[in-house]
Amino acid sequence: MSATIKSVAEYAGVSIKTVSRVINNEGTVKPDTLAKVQQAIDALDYRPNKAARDLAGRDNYVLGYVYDNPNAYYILAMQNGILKECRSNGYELLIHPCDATNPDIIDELVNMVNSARLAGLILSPPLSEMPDVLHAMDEKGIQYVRVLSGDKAPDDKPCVLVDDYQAARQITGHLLDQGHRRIAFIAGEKQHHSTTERQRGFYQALADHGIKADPELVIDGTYSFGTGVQSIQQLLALPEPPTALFACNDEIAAGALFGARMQGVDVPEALAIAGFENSPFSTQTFPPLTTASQPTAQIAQRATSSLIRSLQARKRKAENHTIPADIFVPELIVRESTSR
Amino acid sequence: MSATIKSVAEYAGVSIKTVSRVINNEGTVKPDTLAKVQQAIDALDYRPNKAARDLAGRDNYVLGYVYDNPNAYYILAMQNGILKECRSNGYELLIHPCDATNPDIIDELVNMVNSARLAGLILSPPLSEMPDVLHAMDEKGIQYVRVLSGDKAPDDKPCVLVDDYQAARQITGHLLDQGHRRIAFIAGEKQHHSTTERQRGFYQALADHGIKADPELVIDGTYSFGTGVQSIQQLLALPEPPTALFACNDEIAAGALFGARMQGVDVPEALAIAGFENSPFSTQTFPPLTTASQPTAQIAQRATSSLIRSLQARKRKAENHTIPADIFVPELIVRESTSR
DNA sequence: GAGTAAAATGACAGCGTTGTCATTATGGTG
DNA sequence: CACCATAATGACAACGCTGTCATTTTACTC
Repeated sequence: MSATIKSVAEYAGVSIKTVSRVINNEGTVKPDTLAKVQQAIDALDYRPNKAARDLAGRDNYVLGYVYDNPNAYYILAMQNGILKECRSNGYELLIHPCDATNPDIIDELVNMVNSARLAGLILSPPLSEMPDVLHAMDEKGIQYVRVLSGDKAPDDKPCVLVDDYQAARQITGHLLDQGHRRIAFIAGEKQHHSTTERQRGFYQALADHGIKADPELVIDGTYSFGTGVQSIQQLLALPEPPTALFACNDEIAAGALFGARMQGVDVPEALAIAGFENSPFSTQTFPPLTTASQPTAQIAQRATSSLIRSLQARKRKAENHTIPADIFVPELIVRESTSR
Repeated sequence: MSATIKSVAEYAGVSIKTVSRVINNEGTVKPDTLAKVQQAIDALDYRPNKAARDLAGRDNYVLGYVYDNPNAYYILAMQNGILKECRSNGYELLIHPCDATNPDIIDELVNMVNSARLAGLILSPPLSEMPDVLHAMDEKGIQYVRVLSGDKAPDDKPCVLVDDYQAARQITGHLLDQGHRRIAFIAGEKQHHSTTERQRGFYQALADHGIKADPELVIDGTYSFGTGVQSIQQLLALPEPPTALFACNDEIAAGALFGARMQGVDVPEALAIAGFENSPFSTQTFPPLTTASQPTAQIAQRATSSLIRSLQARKRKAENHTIPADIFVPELIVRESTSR
């Protein structure tokens, strides 16, 4: 059997409560007592029993990750990052796949949080961008951290920002630097802020170069291969087709690449294509895609760490403990699909 | 606050122990007592507190899913299936990504199972096929269920089989039916049984038609896009190149497709290509790939259900409660990449 | 060095459940 | 109908921890 708080206390010659104070970092333990206890913990390879902790304490050590996102790579990267941070802080993770378009989604989430007695929630897009969901969580007093697209935090709740705007501006800038002037844009779902932010960055980059975007070159779609195939056909049929394309993600870009090649349009000679996300996709096309890389696992880790710190702050009743939002700017990765 | 076993007992007019018996399906409760308790449970929307259960009982209600597999779609599908079954049985799931090539993998797993006090483990390839890992789990008395490639169970421990052999035979048969006689095969990692089983099926189908496989047409590789690209170049350079290809998975097939098109070889006219897995990949190539579809989520669900049943059987000390292995045969999906 | 406030530590109940064992109800027998 | 075996139920401790509050130790003051 594994060590319990009692055996650690005996070994260290203190009361169990003192051990409890040590493992909870309560900070009211004398340095040498602390050292003794730490030593006992190490010697006995003691790990707090989560069930007992959950039962006795008023808080739980379980976080939840709720997702609804068709992109398996993204989800898995998020999950791995969250898991890593959870492990190093003694938290557990409950995974909850769901369907954001389900009208009962809010009930479902509230129910889930209650029945699993979660300490906090990690929300990624699109859930992190649904005001109804956030509002319901606020109302129920459920703590959460959001990962979302933007360059400044919308409020003082913990969040991690991904600056899609800046990255999109860089990608478009790269296309402009290559001499392109007629640049097309294919958007993903408008409900995703990432779409609107990337589009904003696209427009801004054009404006930086004194170019007015041609509305014909901007197409709405979804984050799918099919959108890429269809949109590029439409674009290439234009009297004055674009010489470059910025697709809202790699999947669209891959579709566009395929569509272009099917029509005998050479990439990158006749048409440069850039994607976004640095998904495995982007290296498995011919030619490989220029894209922007977001360190998803790292983002997830940071988000989780913010949530945990905020949880602990609340536990210690520390008021005004606002955690500054982290901002990640996806990094431009230039590959052959945009080389001259 | 949510209902406890005590409030249910009071509401139903019985002792808490009787309620405990009901929620644990112990079967020694009179029908009308059971009905009363059930009604109380429903009325109060009672859900057992997992922490208390774990603490009081000798068993835990947490399963673990350990994975090491680069295929995000597969992992996520597995995970979703497991989760679904866990939820409907009141179990929780602990996710543990790991690296099967790590020499300390066994220590890592044993450690993980101990410190998380898991009830059982769900193992998918390649971990489910590593004798060392299985042996260590057996030694530690850790229950597990395996998902593995094969057509009969290697022992009487719970497992779910995926009959890659049969499916590969069907795919190859389909190619033969189209009149192909020179059919190439590109293998994945030999450590994965799925590779050897698929290869076995390939050979058998040829043998069924009285064809001897040409060793030149069989290439070893890994489950990757790159393998596909390289292998097809090698194959097409042969004095007598194949007219059809069966790739061990869709990723290889996609790579081969690309390689072929780059050399100006038309698919399916000059070369038919079939993959395996029915990954999103397979619909996003041009032309879409013929493949075999395995209902991964369903497989995972069945595996989880086997594990849970076996856990409960052991709890009731039911000897000889062997659960018959489920067998899934992936289904042939014919798309344009093999049409005449 | 006595007196006091603050810091450090400890004793003990209680969290919601299950396991053990005792008790009570039930049904079958002669 | 008394008697017994067995089925059904209940009382209560225990699981390993945290919260509350009491007690002890420390540090500082005059």
